[in-house]
Amino acid sequence: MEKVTIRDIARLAGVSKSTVSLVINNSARVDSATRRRVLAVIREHNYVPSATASALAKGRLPFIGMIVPGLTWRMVAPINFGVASVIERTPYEIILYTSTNDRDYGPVIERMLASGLSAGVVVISQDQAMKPLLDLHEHGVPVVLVNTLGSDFDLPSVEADNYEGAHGAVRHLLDLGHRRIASLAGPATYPCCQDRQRGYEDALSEAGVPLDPTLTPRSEFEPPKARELMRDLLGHPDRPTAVFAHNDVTAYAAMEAAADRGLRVPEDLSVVGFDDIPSSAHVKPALTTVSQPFEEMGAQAARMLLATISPGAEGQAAARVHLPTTLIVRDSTGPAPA
Amino acid sequence: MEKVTIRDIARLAGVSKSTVSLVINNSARVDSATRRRVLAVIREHNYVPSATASALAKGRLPFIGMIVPGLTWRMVAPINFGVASVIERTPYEIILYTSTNDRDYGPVIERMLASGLSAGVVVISQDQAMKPLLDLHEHGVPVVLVNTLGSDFDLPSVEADNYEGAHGAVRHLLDLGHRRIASLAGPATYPCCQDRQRGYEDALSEAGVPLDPTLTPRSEFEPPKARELMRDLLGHPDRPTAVFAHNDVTAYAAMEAAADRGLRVPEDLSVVGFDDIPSSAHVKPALTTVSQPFEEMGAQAARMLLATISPGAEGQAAARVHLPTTLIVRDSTGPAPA
DNA sequence: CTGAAAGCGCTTACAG
DNA sequence: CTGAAAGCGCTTACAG
Repeated sequence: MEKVTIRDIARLAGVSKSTVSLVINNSARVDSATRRRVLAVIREHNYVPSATASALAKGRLPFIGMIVPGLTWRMVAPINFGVASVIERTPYEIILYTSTNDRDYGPVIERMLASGLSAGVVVISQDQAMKPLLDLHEHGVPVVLVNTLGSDFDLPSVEADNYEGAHGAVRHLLDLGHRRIASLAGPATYPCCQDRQRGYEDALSEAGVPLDPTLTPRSEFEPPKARELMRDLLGHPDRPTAVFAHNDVTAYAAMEAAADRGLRVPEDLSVVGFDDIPSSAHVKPALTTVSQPFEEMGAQAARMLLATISPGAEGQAAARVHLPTTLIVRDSTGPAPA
Repeated sequence: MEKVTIRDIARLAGVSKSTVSLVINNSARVDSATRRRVLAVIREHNYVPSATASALAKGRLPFIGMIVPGLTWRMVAPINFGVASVIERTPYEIILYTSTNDRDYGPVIERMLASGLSAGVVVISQDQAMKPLLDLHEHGVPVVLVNTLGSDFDLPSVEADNYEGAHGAVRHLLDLGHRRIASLAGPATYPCCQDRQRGYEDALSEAGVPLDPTLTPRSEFEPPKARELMRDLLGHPDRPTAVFAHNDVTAYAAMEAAADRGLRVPEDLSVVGFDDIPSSAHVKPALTTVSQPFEEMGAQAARMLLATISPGAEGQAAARVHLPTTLIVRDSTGPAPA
């Protein structure tokens, strides 16, 4: 099967290459009869313009990059999907890059720069050095971050409203009558965790519950550590009757700690998580948790990127967008014990 | 920042564009002093050859497509990752396409064909019409399938060894003393389910346990239906003491059915699943299940694709590769009740 | 409304 | 070992 080119179509339709090109690109200045004729020939011969040739001629790249973290992360699927759903309505294609936990963004960025293929990139962010990303940005490749964990940067980003999410979760616990509420926190350096912690503290304060620093152990999101910290906490005579875990996996650890102490969830200890990863509907008891709008976050990031790379829109401000969360009440929370 | 091209480098290094090109492409026939000089200039000016220009000139596309299904599928992340891990060691980039459950492959394939960008494509397969994929293949775009669900096709594919996996799972149950073992089967039209069912039957026969057709209800992988079927089965006086579920989600349903009947897992009913999706380590009791080597499956598919699109290798046979599974014994299986 | 021509940034025979 | 030239398949002023 010979490759059919614009020259073939031109010849077959009895017009010039220029005209065929104008038709392909929907230029208004083509006679409608001519256009129909050209389109007919195009269809008849299954002609497909070469994307590389047109990219070269136009000087515009039809690709946006997407950097996704490795296996560990349960939320990447829906974020991916959100990004894809908006990109697939545009002429852009997504080039997929993966970054693993154990290495720096460096190599991926190098590769992106080396191929020079991406008009922009959305990165599903991980706890890695942001520096290479800034380099990218400065090399003229706009980047937008999703679900930012890093802190020290000035890049557009979209994330869940961590403060409101946490606030609502703790409010839920307070409404159930809990007063001794622990906060099983993530790394203090993560802005998302800072926000979640503020949400926790403000909700407590607003309810007139005094803050007790011993009720905020930091597990750094390490399940074994979380389990141990929680087990300690549950050993105290004045133990908490509820815990707000800063992510679901940590919440699982809290439930295990309760089991270690022979405590029942939710009768003796209420547990609420954050993220709503898929397994949280399956654990026993099913986890009450704050659901992040991952798919919408991906879609929003894609939209922001498109807005900055579309011709005309120069150097937008580095907006940080916060999307609302939803509290999913399941079986791991209940009334405070009498 | 002006875009630096091969012409700039040539001028700066005092050589011709041809020579620069030869250096870039690691041709042997360049004087080593010249090569060093050129490389120095390249580095100094941060020169990056335009991928589109070189693709155009070479007539070879540096992309391989990857079609992944929508949100529903827990195994796509590791498969993705396996594909990416091998592709990232090649000059190819991955273009990501998504297909959702509720629609046909048709539109994605059209898009791929329209962009004409992919030198080949690996598709993480779903229960969809295979026809468009065959079209793709016939349009000269090689495709390899991962984790095939469809049946009626003749495309290279890689999947887990479903027969051996099932056989081993049932063998495990037999070793624990079980004789009344149910098989909670998926759709009879899926080749993977046929293989799993054969593995189940052969293991039983080999142990001299007569087959009882009533012990193989078909749930079509619908959890509510699986739960109901299982509940019925557990209502019989001669109820099974173990069940081999054809996937993990169905296994969860079986555990719920046991709970519905006031039966304990594993004391009264042993449950083994298939897939080992992430949540299976978290459910209570943790699920014994057959782990599929998803990452390796992705890697293998990528290798097969590369082999067929690499220059020279024409029209390989449509191989079907089966990769070994691993039985993960956790807490949902135990000795048969006395 | 349409065509001839130059150009996008590389690569690849072909000479030398 | 190196260079001049033609070509990959499009697009885009520029004329007409």
